Amino acid sequence: MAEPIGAQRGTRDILPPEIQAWQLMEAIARDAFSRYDFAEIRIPAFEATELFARGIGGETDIVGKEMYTFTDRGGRQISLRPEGTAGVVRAYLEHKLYAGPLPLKVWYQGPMFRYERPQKGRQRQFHQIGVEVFGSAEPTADAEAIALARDFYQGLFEEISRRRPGADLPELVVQINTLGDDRCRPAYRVSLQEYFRSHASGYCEDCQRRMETNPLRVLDCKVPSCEMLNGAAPTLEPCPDCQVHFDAVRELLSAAEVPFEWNARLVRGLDYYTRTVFEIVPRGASKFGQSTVCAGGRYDRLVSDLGGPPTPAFGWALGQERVADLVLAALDDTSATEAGLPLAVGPLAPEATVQAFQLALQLRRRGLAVALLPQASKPDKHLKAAVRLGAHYLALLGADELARGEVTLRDLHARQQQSVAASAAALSAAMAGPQPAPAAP
RNA sequence: GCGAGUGUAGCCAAGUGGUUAAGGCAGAGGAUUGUGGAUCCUCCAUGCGUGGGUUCGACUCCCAUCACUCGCCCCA
Repeated sequence: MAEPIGAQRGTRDILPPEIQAWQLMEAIARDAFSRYDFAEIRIPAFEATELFARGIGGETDIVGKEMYTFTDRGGRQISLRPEGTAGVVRAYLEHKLYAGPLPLKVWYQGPMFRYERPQKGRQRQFHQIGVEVFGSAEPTADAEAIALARDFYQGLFEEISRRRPGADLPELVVQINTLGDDRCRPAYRVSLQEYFRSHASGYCEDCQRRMETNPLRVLDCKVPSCEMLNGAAPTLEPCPDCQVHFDAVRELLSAAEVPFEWNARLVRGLDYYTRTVFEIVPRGASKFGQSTVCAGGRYDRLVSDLGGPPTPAFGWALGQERVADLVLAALDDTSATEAGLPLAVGPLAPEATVQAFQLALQLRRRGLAVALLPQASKPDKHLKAAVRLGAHYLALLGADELARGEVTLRDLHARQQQSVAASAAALSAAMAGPQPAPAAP
């Protein structure tokens, strides 16, 4: 026998019991998007490597060492997308969507790829849901998008609680910060670097490297000694415009009743962010593990950096695996399925299989969900099977029934059964308002 | 890329140098000629991730390798 081939490292199959968590989150996300007037966009899973290098930043780890990059048969440099924003911006420019009504608000969902060591909350192929807003520099765009993310989680958690009262759900915290813009960030970078260099010996090795390559990231270090030094690090002095913008975003969030915390040390790993950045994290879990459950911010330079007209923009993304973990933990892994199967149909004798098959299909064509027990078997086997499938009714079709042109319709909940004419219409009617007869011996 | 842990059946596992690799769950068949998750009986690893080595003898000790898990880096 040939060796079976397993899934590739960092990839996984999402099997039927788990998929309900995904369908739930996607349904609730779609609902939130439509209420916030975001349209779906679908873009390719691979792009020119150059797009990501220019968009995300050539110095970032994502581009430097985590991309799935290859040369295709035509000699093109191709990369599997490590995130969604660059591709959406590319589509925005390619189809000249900036010529249409602005702001343009879109959302996407799909697989992303990063060559990393897999661990909790991180896969090589993972899935994101994200949004982008193009063409609005207004603080309302920031606040609207953040409120959307929070409403999504609010709605998701409400639905989980409805399905499983008392479900164990984490408290989610919105953290926001401003990174300034071209006018105020360079000076901040310099003053940060000066501070770090003068305290360099107290920082961990990674931070000593980061303070030269990406000083803002030092603020995000979780090493206790670094955190202590960071407490005294200079904070951004926003230019007047950035200050006004940040104040307005916070005011709007308050007006929207979105609780948030200002975290002056919050930074992001991608180069393109300006002004507002935010993260949603479960309270108490932010110190360890991959717990961030939504992150994004404003990127006012990216569109022009990628060759488009100057276009302010805002976006975020959430990792679906991380959300699915939350959902499944809250539902406690029990497949808390909604409304089970209405009917199973099973032949009791080989000569009844065609009729049973036909009946099942006729009922399905009438709009009923029906499980067909494929092989003729004894009643007790069918009963067991039907119960296991979660069926409400079981229609049994054997030699006796065949002779009379009837089926035995058993109500598995009431443990009662009756004879019904062997037609889809009669069965539907009997299930809609059955007149139960006493159970057979 | 670095560090740690774990690999025995579909799942959970006992076994820590000695003969035939416990047990439970799930599954299959039967007791039961057409009526429910019960009970009882039977079946279900020529093999302990893979490849070497040590030994009279290896699931057990050693080395390598692979996979998974967790952490670091980084990120959703």
